[in-house]
Amino acid sequence: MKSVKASGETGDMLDYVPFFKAFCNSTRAQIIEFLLGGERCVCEMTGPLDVSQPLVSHHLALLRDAGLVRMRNEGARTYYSIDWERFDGDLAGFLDYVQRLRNAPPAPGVADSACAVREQSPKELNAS
Amino acid sequence: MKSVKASGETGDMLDYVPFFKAFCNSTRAQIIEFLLGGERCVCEMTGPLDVSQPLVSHHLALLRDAGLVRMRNEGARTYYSIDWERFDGDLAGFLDYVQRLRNAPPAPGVADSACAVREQSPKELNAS
DNA sequence: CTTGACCATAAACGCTTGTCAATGTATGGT
DNA sequence: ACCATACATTGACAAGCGTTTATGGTCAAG
Repeated sequence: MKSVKASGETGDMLDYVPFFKAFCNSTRAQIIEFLLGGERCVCEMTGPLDVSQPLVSHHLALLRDAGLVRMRNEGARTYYSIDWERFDGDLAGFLDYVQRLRNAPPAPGVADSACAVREQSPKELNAS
Repeated sequence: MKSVKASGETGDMLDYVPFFKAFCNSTRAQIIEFLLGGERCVCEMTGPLDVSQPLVSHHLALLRDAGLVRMRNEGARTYYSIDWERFDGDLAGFLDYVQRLRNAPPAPGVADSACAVREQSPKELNAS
């Protein structure tokens, strides 16, 4: 429920901040890159990524809390995978939102706002 | 060379981290949301966004350094706008990159790596 | 030239975040 | 029962980041 409304109407840009926070860190980005190839367990990443196991575990916990990855426990191993429903949903919602604002006719309230909107007269706007 | 190569071949996920860092902060996200509607000057944002002018200026400088927005000086005003070439380029490159890794046949080196790849024998893999 | 609006920069502070080291738990093999 | 592997969690520390405050510089108008 948190991510994106199913039908049209997406929220504002703030709704996507948690999603993008997943990609704005080098370690997380590499982890996600790894998971894009499919399901992986933790010990598969510590090697190639050259980061400590607790660090991988920590970032995976963040991604899990953000709802971007899912966890599966099998014996001693813990397998992580990308939650594609959430991933695609947020991404599509974001793209759709950008497209909509981009194609917005002129601009919401530019003509009569313009800077001195606070408590100043917009004279230079009419003058120019 | 830094952002995205024009033809196919995109770099790794790390190349997109600077791009996503622009969206992972609430204030910046709102600024970008504002700029999606078209070119705006600084004083147009301080009001609706309810943030101080130096703060807007600071984040705009970050976005500018990241190459995501462009600056235009007109009299006392400074107008900012999104660099769509860069925006679309990074976004398309990212989407393409995700798609490619997602459709990668089985998985690069999973079959013979699997955890104890360090200095351990992968017996349980053959056994199971 | 002075005033006021517009904007950028610098310094300082507090908080979040990333990272490491150590510890704890569970599973599986011997 | 013992040990090794796999993983999570905790606490502590450092670094980065966001925000505020203060200051200076530029432009237009009077």
